Amino acid sequence: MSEIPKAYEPQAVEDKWYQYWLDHKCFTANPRSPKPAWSIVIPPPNVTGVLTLGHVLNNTIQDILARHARMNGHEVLWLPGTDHAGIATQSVVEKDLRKQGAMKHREDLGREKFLEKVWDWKEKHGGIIIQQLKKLGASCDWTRERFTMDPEYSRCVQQAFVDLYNKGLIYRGKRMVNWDPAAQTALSDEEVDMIEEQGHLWHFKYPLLGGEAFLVVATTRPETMLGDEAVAVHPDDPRYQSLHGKQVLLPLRDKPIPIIADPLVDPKFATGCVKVTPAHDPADYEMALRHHLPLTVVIALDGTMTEAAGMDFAGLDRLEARKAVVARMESLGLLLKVENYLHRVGYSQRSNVPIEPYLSEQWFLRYPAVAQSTQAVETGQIKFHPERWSKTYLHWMVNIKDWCISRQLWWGHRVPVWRRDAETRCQVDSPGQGWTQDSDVLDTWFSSWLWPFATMGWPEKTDTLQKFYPTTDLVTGPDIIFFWVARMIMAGFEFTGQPPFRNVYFTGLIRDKQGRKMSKSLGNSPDPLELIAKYGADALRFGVMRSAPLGQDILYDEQQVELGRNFCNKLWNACRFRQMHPGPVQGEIDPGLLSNDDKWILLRLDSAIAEMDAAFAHYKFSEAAATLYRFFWSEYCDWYVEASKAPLQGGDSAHKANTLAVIDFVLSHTLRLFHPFLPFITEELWHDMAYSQDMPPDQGGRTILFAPWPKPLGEDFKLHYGLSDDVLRDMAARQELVIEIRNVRAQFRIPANKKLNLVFHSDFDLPSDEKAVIQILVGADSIKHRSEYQPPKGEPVVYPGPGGKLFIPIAGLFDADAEKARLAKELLKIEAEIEKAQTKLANPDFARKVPPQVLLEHQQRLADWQSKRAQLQDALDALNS
RNA sequence: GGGCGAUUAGCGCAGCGGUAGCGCAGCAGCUUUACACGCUGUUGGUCGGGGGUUCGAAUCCCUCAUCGCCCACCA
Repeated sequence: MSEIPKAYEPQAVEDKWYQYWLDHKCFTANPRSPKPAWSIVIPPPNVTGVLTLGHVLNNTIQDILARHARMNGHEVLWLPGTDHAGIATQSVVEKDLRKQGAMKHREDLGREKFLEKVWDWKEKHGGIIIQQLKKLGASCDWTRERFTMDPEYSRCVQQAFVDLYNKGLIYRGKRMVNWDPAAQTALSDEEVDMIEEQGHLWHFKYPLLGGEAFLVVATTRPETMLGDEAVAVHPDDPRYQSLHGKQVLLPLRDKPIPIIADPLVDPKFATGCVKVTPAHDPADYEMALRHHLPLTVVIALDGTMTEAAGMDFAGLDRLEARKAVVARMESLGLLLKVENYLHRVGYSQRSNVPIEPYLSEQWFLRYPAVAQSTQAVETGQIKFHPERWSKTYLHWMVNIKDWCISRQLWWGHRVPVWRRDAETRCQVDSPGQGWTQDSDVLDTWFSSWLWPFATMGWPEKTDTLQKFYPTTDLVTGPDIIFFWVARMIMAGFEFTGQPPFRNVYFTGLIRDKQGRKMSKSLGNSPDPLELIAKYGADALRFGVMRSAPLGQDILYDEQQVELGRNFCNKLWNACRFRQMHPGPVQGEIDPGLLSNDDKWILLRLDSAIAEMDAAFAHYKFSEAAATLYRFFWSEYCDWYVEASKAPLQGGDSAHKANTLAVIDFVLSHTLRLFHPFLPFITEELWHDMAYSQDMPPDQGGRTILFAPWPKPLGEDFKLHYGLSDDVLRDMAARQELVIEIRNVRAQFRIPANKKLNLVFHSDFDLPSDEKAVIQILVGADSIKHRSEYQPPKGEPVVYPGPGGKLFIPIAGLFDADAEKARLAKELLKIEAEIEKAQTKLANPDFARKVPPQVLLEHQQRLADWQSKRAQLQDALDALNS
């Protein structure tokens, strides 16, 4: 039993317990359980993804919530799964196949063959992240693992499409969309990042038709001029009024194009003349519609120039074409000037190339249940944590625009629309022979937005759905508030009539020590699995949680994980300390035998429990972690364990047993408080310490997972065990005394191994158990009581309370001057405090306006400082006399 | 251009109306029989600047500055 290793070795423990939990089906949710339900769905990671620190943060929080709920007597469902991640996965596989030489373009393989390859790839590389989540300790119900391309899930997606189509919310339209020339698909607005970059503003001369004069237009994209169909000016711009309806000759194309007047033009920008390229700019497209201009497509889907751009440019990449156009214009003397110009360019989030506005036919969704979804967050039916994200959400909801849901990809859910000749049908299954299906697939998010209920068997009214939907919480990053959170809310209301979740916890972003985003290209993203191997999963969890305050980004530092490991080790050794003392486990606590130290630690435990509950209520996990750290390390280990050595080493057997009972009481509560954060080590110790033995099998007997979450001790308990605030006050005074003596030790360089023999000068003696504790805490062999004592001049003295002096005889080791200096320095500090307190109290308004409680506090504080000053002055006087 | 956040000890952060705190680092000492992944003591701060409200402000209000995110069709 006492054979526990000196340092905690997580590797030996973690896999064992995870397997144990799985074997005993601890994470499997029972929809027929009488317990109240608590549920959460995992934000499905990409099937092909690997675990990042972001996942660690996100999933640790979910696990903490789930484990906390379990201990609180809930039937918990944490539903895991993965996302097919359309573009991301398809491009990874394409790259892989090209590298192998299996194809140049996916067309070489054809749709069916290519999809086979993707599935192969998914079988081979998919699900790594699931294994990694298990290493982290995630208590997911793996029997319910889902994938967004599971056959049942796919049916849900298509069913949802058909439903919205039939309601008239999904339509096909020809629009300017964001085109990704690398992935060669349309994207939604949300998939485009506006990146600020240093570009140029080229000023070109367009000659007026039939004259020497010319107009100057400014552009950031010279290559598009090949498709210009007009030059626009503001209708009221006095400079150009006479030119309305005239024409310019488009250089390089030698094509006359009209000068149009349109209010969209800002006369104050550049020359007030804008070249209009209807096919390649959304604003220009709008103007073209108003002025019935033709659309000349000069950039093809793959980003190269078309024949319509002219034979000199056709086939060039758009960026090469830009250079070529500028060079040609310059050689023609039509380049007036080039300015540096800071502007924002839309980039595809996926391919990281500039997107091309492109007119094409796509499927669009007019969002359902918008009003209801907006209201749900406004009224608090769905709560955001931190609350401020609701503002971002509401702003987007108010300005919501139709969603382009079709993608020109192969990996994804096929649009359930069928055509035969001129006929079109929207339904899940093929209408029969001769019908061909729409070739587009749906945006990945069009499947993820159904995640909370599609994973539970919707549209069937399954047991799981009825018990666990709506879910309780959602934990995700604010970067997908539009992509996912908002859309899930709308889907929830539209398809189930209920909000998909009650609370949304938004995590921060994980950054490196320099505040940079974690990214593969920067190489600043550590591998969580390596960290787990090095420090243990619990250490990683604790380190990350300690530094992850609600709503703030997290600066990751490996030191935090190290700290987590050290903390686990501390916990380990504190339990080892208990193990080294033989005695019955969890004995009765006898109120009559409790020392002040015992009472104090019970009160501190009580506070810690209350603080944990408050932290959980507000989703403040870093505060919970800080509470655990402070309580266990600074209070239990630093003070209580040290003090307990007095009765354990020198007390009678009754006191010894009682002390062990208190230790067991505190530790058995502490392990439970720790469990959501440190699942593995707490389970190991729960069994090692045999705290499981007295519990019913399904409430902590078999595993700490179901041990009841500690409740505040309560008034009855405090009364019965004599836990009062006096104890806190007395203990604070004693701790101060101990620190003072240790301070003297340090001041005079008395090594810790040199035992002191203290002299208590007073007309009464201290209780012997109190003396024993003080001796242990300061490293003294004895405290002798003397009613008469003549100390050598300058012998250090401290004051253990009214009417007594505690001398620290260290003959030959101290000198009076040093002691004088020490006291003088101390006195200075106290004088400053007294000064502060007196100024405050001297203010006539203070006494008049302040609450009586606060007034009393200040007066008491002043009195304390003053008596301390008297003591110090006394000691100084003795030195000087 | 709009919105949101941050600014507290060398570094990373808590505190959000009543004595400025934690961790790391620093300094000094310690193989004290749970733990050197440890113990003890200790040095660092007019809480970004300026105004205001208040008996009292790191904490509430205004303003400025710096940094960072998000949203927005000025080419």
